[in-house]
Amino acid sequence: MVTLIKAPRGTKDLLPGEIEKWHYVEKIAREVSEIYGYHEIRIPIFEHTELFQRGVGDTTDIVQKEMYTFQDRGGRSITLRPEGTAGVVRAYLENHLNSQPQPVKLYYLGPMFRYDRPQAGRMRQFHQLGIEAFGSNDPALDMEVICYTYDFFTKLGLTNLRVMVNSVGCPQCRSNYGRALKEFTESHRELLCENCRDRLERNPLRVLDCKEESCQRLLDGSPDIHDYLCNDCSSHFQQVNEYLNLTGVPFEINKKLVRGLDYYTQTVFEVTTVGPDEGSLAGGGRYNNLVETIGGMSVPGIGVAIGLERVLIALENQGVQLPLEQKKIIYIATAGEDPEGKLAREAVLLLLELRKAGFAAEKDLMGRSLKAQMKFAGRLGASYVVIFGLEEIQQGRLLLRDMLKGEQLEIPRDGLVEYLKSLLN
RNA sequence: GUGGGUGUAGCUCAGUUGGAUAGAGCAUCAGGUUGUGGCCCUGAGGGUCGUGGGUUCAAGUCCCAUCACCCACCCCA
Repeated sequence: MVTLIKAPRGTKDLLPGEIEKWHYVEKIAREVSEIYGYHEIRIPIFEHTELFQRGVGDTTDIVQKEMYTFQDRGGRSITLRPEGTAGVVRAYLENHLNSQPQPVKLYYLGPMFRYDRPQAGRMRQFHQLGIEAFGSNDPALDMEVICYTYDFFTKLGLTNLRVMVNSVGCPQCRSNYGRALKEFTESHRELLCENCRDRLERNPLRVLDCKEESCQRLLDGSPDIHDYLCNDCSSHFQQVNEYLNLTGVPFEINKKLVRGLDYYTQTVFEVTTVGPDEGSLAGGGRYNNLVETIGGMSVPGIGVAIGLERVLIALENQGVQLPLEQKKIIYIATAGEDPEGKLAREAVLLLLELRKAGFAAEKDLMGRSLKAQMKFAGRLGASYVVIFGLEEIQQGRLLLRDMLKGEQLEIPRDGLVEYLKSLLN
């Protein structure tokens, strides 16, 4: 026997039974996006490696150790997208969307790839819903993106959400604050974890959300980033707060929220659940310099990425029953001997007729006995079974069995479609 | 990249101090006399015991290695 090839580590098949939930979540995603005025964009699943190096940032874990990078046959370095923003920014520039009325508001839905060790809620191929809005620095847009995220979750039925918001300022504020933070930790550097000592040099803000207890203890009484925001950043953040207060979204300000991607400026936010930990459900923020980094033109932007696997896990943990509806199935069964294949032909004709009329119809394809056909119809979850043999054909009638009630009645062959329509509407 | 746990049928698991053709339930398929599902009964198919080595007269069982999966850390969605 040939050895079985399995799906690569960190990937999995979504089978019937599970995929319906995805369809539902995707449906809500599209509905909410439409309500908020975001339009779908489909960008490539792979891009030039350099796009992510420049966009996501060379110092990030994503670029340093998590990218699926390979050479294509033309010798180009290609990377499977680890996130959506960089690609959307590229598409915005490449397609001159800056010449459209601003802001340009886009959403995407699809797989992302990161070379991580898989665990609960973390796959090498995972799926994100994301939105990006370009061309406006209005705090009301920050509010809108956060509100969109919260709305999406609540429409799905999630509760116990924690929405954390912060501002990391512009590069100027950040470098001032970074300096202050370095000074503050200078005297007890040895108390920081190894990782943080490194962070202090590369990206000082990241020290703030370190999970090491010793680091957190040291940070007690550390400088407040909000004291280092310039006037513009400070008032921007204040206005975001004011707008958010109008929305009813239960957010909290977390001064230590930093986020791992280099490109964020000013507003950053993250959504998690309060109870059992599925990891964060969504993260996002403003990136007023990213477009410039990628394309040389200064355009403000803001976005969010929502992890769909984690949303599904949270829904499961919270016992949310999704309203999955499935079409009622009509099964066609034949009874008795069929030496000339007449029953089989009649069954096919009926099948075609039912499907043409819009019903989900099935017939036996396994050459099963009537008993086995009934059993199969039961397993399919068929609502009705149409049964006939040669005798019924001759008399121009059929048996129609209601599988739920376990009752059946005789009806004229010609009236079947109309009768089923009256039953199912 | 680091640490922990688990690998026996499609699934969930038994398998004694090492001992003969490796079992059960569920699932699948077929039957339980003429043409009727769910319950019940009978039967069938399905396993290189993750893989490779070692110890032993004898390994599913003991030892080593390796791989895969799960979980956690880092980080993130």
